[in-house]
Amino acid sequence: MPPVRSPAPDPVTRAPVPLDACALARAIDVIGDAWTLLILREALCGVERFDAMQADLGIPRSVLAARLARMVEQGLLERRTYRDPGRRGRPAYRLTEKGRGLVPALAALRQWSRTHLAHGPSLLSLVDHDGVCVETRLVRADGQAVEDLTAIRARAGPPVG
Amino acid sequence: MPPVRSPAPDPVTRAPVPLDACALARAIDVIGDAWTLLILREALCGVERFDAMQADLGIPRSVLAARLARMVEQGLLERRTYRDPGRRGRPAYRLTEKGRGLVPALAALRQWSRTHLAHGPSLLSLVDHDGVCVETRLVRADGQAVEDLTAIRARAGPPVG
DNA sequence: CCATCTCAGTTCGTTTGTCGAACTGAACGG
DNA sequence: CCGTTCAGTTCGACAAACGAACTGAGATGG
Repeated sequence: MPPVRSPAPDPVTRAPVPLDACALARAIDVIGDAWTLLILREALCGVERFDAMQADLGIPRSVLAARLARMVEQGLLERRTYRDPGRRGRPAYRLTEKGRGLVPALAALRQWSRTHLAHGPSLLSLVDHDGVCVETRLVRADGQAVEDLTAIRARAGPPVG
Repeated sequence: MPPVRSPAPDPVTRAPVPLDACALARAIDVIGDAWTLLILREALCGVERFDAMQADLGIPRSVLAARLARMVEQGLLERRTYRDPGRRGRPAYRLTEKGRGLVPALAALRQWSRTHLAHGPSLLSLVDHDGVCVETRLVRADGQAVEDLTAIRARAGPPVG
């Protein structure tokens, strides 16, 4: 049978939780910026060099320098020095474990784009080590898959049962 | 046994896919903005009114008006007219199905924040209709759970096997 | 030794967007 | 009428983004 459409989610006059007590808000503070997200995309593609990112994204060099510095400071990227044989040592920006932790969010975003934006091709996939595509699933704490997104709501209170 | 740490993901000189052929990039174009994401948070909390959002977020009224208009235009929110008994009719902004489709991405972001940002409380949860918390899982196309994020990589080519 | 190439940043003037406080205007109640 | 409520708009000060040109360090070659 089709999932029961929840009734009217009753409106609320104000949000139940201030921004500084909200994990989601703190995450938005870090990644709530188009260039930052696009740089993460570059890093996921294995692009590590300043000039390559600049050319791929068409980002102003000054902005890229600022973003990279901030992302290193925040621990999303690490700046190591890479040396091509017979070439000068150059900085290489790599995803840290913390940066890689954003993969599920990026995967979910990509899926959303494919189902709800749909225009244009989608030539980039996120794959596991052996080339198998990965995707996100929304599940309840009890393990059941969530089938009806309209029932989802944000509520005050730390994760309980 | 512990997951095998993948070797060095070989660096790449340039991204394999241009921005306009990338679903992720198109999504970033829509939600790659801190205010937009915070407004989605408000909507998920059930906040529908201009003044309430403005007060919750501390966003400049001019910016809020512009963002709401854009989000309605993009189909993330719908602007219906709500009338309190004995009060004037006022616009109410509600998540559309398209907007709700972003819940998995927001859930993933929140999870990331809790595991990698960690400072401060996290008083907001995403719950199903009966109050059970929801979260995202990263799985492979073959259904297997992904245990090692370091193995994930972005690759050219539409989703295959 | 000097010129040249490569590539990661910086500098700087212009343009665009954000900020925030004040204002507008439409609907209701008294 | 007049005051209140609330969704926007207006506007000046400020900050950030933009983009083109420049700097500087290390490697190569004549």
